[in-house]
Amino acid sequence: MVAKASNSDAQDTADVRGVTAPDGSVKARLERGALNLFREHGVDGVSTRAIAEAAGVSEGAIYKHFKSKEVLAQHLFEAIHEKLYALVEEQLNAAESFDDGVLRVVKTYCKAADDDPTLFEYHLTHMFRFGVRHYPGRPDPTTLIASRIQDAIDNGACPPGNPEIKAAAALGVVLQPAAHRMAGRFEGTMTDHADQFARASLAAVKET
Amino acid sequence: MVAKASNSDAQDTADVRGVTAPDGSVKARLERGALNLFREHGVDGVSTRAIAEAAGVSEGAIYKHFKSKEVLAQHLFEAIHEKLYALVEEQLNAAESFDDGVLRVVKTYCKAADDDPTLFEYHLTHMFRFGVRHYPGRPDPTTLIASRIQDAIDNGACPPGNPEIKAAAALGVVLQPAAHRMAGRFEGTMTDHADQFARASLAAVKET
DNA sequence: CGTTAGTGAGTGAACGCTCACTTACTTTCA
DNA sequence: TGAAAGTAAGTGAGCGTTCACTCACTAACG
Repeated sequence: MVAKASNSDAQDTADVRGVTAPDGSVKARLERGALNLFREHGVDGVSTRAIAEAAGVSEGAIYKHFKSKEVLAQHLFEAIHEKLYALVEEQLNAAESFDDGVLRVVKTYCKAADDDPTLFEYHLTHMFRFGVRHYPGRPDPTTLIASRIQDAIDNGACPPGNPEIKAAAALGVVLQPAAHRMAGRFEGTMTDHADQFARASLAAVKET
Repeated sequence: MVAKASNSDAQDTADVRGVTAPDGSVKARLERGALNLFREHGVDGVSTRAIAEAAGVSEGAIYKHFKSKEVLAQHLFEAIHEKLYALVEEQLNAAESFDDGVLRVVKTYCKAADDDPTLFEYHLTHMFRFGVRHYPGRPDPTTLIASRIQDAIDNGACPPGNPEIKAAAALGVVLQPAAHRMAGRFEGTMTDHADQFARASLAAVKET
């Protein structure tokens, strides 16, 4: 899951790898085409004809790769969801302290938003459609973050409180600005402000 | 726009008044029925036949009150949007200091979420569909908050920085937990945690 | 020659919306 | 005062359109 980084020309698109099929394949073109359309018009605002056209294939080709339009949309959401989980887990394991963990997770979200804005925006705007249900065993970044906050509370690295609320508040500090940036409310990349967000996130975790 | 409050039995539902038509009317039943369905299934997941059935009227009745299903959905979103704007403005004007203003706004959002969860959830989940475009003159709570943050920066009550980012981070501290609560990630009302959110929001504003 | 990927016309269902009509109430005026 | 005319709300069958999805077919390939 971690970027190989041995290939010299695989630098800035590292986060996208593993989320979509190999470039150029019909499946990858369907995924990218659908993603672009879903992001702009929402899943329900996009027809299978439009997806096929965007991918440069016939409508029937969709059904050689995905059982339904809904499954395609879910697959795209799950892909970014699981990728984020893996990235967050990697950074949390590499963290030297609780505060360092918060900084790393915030930077991870900022980088993900900057690296593939379309993918991130789709994830953000469709959280309520696909992300609401959380059941045990599902790789959910928020649950992971909450459990690490619980550990920090036990260790005394974080003041006591409801870890789910702390996790939500900390994430909100990053995700709401990400949404506002997508709406054109401010300029610059998310990473430009990562340190601010990290400080604010940390404060939010400790105050809630 | 502000509640008249002369009527003694208009206490805890005050926030809802003015958002929908008078109770019992066909228009009010259409708005409530549509709102409940839109919240649960999304605007595109609800048919005009279903709305009519929920309101206990015929399908044609919808079009005596609203030009289209889309207009009905927009109307519902705008109603809560403008109501929130009015409430936020009222609290900001009553605030004795910048810190007090943050506390009041956070409490306002918490109360709105608690008083009419359906309305608030619809607002939250459809922000990306209706709330993305912000143009001058539109009553937008976020823009109002950002402008007050700018004032505070000018007065020295708040450290310098981009007010749009500060506003987004502060709102995120409240809205993300609100979304997580709706997803069933924690118990209790939003107001139960309003003081925590206020402290965290204030910290987020000052750290970004 | 069997398998797999891709085609695209076709299908039934569901959709948003319309419209001729009924009903209930208000206004007009001899 | 009371019949006639006008108005607005509500009805529900039905319209044209679009939709997701299917399937008989072809092309490419080992």
